[in-house]
Amino acid sequence: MNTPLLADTATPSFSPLYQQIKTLILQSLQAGEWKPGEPIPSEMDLAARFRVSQGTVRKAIDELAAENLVVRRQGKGTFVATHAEQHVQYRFLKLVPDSGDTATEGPAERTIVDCRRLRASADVARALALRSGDAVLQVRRVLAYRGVPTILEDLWLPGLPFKGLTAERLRASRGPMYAMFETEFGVRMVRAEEKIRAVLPDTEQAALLAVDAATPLLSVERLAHTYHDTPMELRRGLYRTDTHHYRNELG
Amino acid sequence: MNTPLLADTATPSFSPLYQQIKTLILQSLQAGEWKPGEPIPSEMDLAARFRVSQGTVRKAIDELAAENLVVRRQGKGTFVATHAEQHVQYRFLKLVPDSGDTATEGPAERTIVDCRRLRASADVARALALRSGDAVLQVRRVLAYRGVPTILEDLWLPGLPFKGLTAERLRASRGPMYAMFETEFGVRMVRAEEKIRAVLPDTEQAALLAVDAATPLLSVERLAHTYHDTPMELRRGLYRTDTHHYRNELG
DNA sequence: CAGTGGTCTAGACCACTGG
DNA sequence: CAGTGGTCTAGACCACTGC
Repeated sequence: MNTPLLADTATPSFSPLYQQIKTLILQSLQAGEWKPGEPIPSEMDLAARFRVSQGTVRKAIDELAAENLVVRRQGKGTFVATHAEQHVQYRFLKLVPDSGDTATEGPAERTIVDCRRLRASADVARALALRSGDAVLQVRRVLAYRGVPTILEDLWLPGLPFKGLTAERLRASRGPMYAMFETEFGVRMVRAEEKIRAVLPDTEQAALLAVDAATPLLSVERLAHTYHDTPMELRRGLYRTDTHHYRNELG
Repeated sequence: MNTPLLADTATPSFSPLYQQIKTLILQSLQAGEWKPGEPIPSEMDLAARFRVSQGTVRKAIDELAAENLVVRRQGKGTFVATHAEQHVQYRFLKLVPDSGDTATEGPAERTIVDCRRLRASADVARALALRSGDAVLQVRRVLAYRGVPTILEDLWLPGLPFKGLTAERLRASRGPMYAMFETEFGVRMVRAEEKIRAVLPDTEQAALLAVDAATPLLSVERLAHTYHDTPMELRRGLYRTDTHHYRNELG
């Protein structure tokens, strides 16, 4: 029963069974066989489908759950993870108020400053694995807490997957931007990496954040990926850190 | 066989067997029954000792490995994790050169600027769970790469566990500071959390980092814990981010 | 109640390490 | 070769959810 299930594909031929199962489930997720928020088949069903024991499916799903691609709920089932209906509003945003009291602060007030189509610069093209000159969407927005502008974000999206995205639709959408990307464009952000620096704002940035040009700000450059490590969004945030800080856990 | 093993302790009485096993192993780690770098007993041995199946021990160790408390090596055994002999030199340091080429950069040149005993300020006492006025050690050092001072660190340690630590011993030790804490003081740092801000240096800090007072720097305030979430070190780093950046992965 | 994920077991075999 | 962790199975039972 240990003959590779994927012998006919380009898979490196020999890996544990549960890894192969994991890959198969991942392909179904990626292909949209089950939509975000929906349940995937039960462990027994999957075991039957792949002709392996429940324990093997279990280990595959364990890893997917550890990578936040899937959420287990005892007694109910296993569900495709989603950026919506997730108790943590912004899963990738690590900026928290100094008080630590993220509850009383309330949701961020969002303002779309700009949204335009343009051709990718060399930098943006490289980050998003496009060719220089390909169409990209550029968005600039401000997030404010209790009326205080705190975050200025510039973000770049590849033009093709996000065809039809406009400032109107951004303004119209409720909830996290990544949730809208899922429902409207079928793009699910799965993983991201950030490069953080301390910088000074230019005059326009300073004005949008209501600080003077000598105020040091956190520059957070994020590259977000969808399945298969495909880069899908480049985002550069400027964070005010006089009332908030970037919180990180080291294991 | 599902009667709680820890019925006579203050444990909340009902948790899965493997959680109880995990707790027991953790207690042995904490008590120093096996030292950092040494192997713990084999899964079979532990299964026999605790009168459970190998699979149950396995799940317990899996979690300890996921928390980096222990390292599995196939064919050899399971070893107590250590900050020394770990291919990653500084496990908690997330600052990397912009080139990404951490290899060619070489090890940091370390300079102990200051090391003194004093009484804990209110802030330090709160962070380290001491009483205000208790003895603490304060250390200031600079890390340079290729001769360029890049990191200025102030750190505070509780006086009792680190009795006998002096500038001499700091200067004499090779390798990561956390490795020396293990071998010399039996204190193993297990977990940490960081609060990151953008700040401007005061004149002394600017001088030590060879930058002018208008250069924005990354302020990284780290609280490091040993077993049982006991805070053991407060560290405040000032990072130059003109040639390096703080790198973070978001899952 | 049936169906789900969660725990536990016992035993078989594989893959890797070192003497 | 014996000993270690790693995989896989089959089956039992538990804990939680919802009808």
